Amino acid sequence: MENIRRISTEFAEAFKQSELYNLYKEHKHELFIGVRNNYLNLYYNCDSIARVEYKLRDKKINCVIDKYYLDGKHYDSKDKNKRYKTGPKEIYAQYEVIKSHSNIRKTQEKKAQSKLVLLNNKNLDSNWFCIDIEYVKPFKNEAAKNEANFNARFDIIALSKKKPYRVALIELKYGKGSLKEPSGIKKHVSDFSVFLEKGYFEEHLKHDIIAIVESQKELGVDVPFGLIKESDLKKVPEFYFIILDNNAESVKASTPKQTLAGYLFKEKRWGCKRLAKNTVENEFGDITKRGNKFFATFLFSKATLDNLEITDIIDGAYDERIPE
DNA sequence: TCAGGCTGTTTCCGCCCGTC
DNA sequence: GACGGGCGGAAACAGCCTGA
Repeated sequence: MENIRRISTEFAEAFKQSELYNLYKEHKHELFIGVRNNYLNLYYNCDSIARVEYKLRDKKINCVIDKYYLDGKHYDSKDKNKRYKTGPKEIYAQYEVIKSHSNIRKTQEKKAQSKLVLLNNKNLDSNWFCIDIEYVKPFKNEAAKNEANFNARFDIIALSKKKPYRVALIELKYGKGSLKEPSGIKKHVSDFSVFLEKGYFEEHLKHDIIAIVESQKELGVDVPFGLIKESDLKKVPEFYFIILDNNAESVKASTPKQTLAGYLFKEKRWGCKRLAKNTVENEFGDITKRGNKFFATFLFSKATLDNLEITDIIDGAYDERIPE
C-alpha cells in the first residue's frame, strides 16, 4: 500500500547513529517523534522543531526547521529563508535556543496537548499509549484528496495497551475560544463522522497504525506493546473530546461545558446560557448518547496548562466524563 | 458583560515540477 | 527514482468588534 506512514529500516538506523537520537534519549520527557510518510517530525510543545529526512543518495540525515525557532524572527511564508536546512548537529547544539523560542509562543492548546501526551506516555500504569499527534490522512494525489473532500487533522491517536487494541481518536479543546467555528466542535464532529462513514479506519488508519508502531520501535521509542497485527486491532475506533481550562480567569463567564452545550444541543442544557445557530444536534443528533449513529465521549478538566496532572489520557483524573 | 462573528498571523502539510 | 525549490491550503490561534 502506498503513502503509508512509515520510514525505512535504513533510515531508522541512520537516525539512531545521528545526534538526533542522543537528543531524543536525553530529552525523552519533552519530545515526541511523529512518523510520517517517509520522513519524521520531531515535536517539542507540538511544534515541529525538525522535519527529518533521509537522503538515500548521500546516506545522510537532513533536517528542516522553521528558522523562527533558531533566531526568533518570523519569516514570510514565501521567504526562502523560512524553511532552514540543517543537520542533526545543529538541532542538537541549538536545542535550548529552539526550546526558548517555542516556549514563548502563545500556543496554549498545543503546549497542553504535548504535556498531556508526554505525561501519559511516561506513565507506565496508564491504560493507553499515544502513538501519533497531528495526524492527517494521506491521499494518493490532489485529485483523490479533492474527491474525498476530507482534510481533517486529529490531535492525538492513542492505543490501549491491552489486546484487542482499542483505538482512541482524540480532539483536544483548550478553553471556550476553541469551541467556536470555523474549527470548533461542529467541524470536528463532522470530520470524525465522515471519517467513520467513509470507512477510513478500515481502509487506511489501521494500516498506518501498524506501520507507525513498527517504525517507532525501530527508532528506539519505548512502545509498550509488540508489533501489531491487523487482527489485534478493534474493528471500530472510539472518539473523544478532551475539554481543558475551565475559563479560570473569570467567575461569571460561561464554563467551557456550558459553552459547549450551546454548540451541541438544540435546547439549553448543562446550564448553557446561549445557543449557537447551527448545532451539532441538528445534523448529527445527540452525540453524547451511546445509541446515536455518531457517538463521542467528552472528558472535562478544570486544569490549565500550568497545573495539568492527568497521567492517563482517557481513564485519568478528569473532573467529569459524559457519558459516564 | 459576554457570546460569537470576523480578520490577520503563524505554522504545518504535502503536492507539483524541473533537473540530474 | 531521488532530490530540491516552490507553493497553496488548512488549522487554529489572537485580537478586535458588535449587538443583545
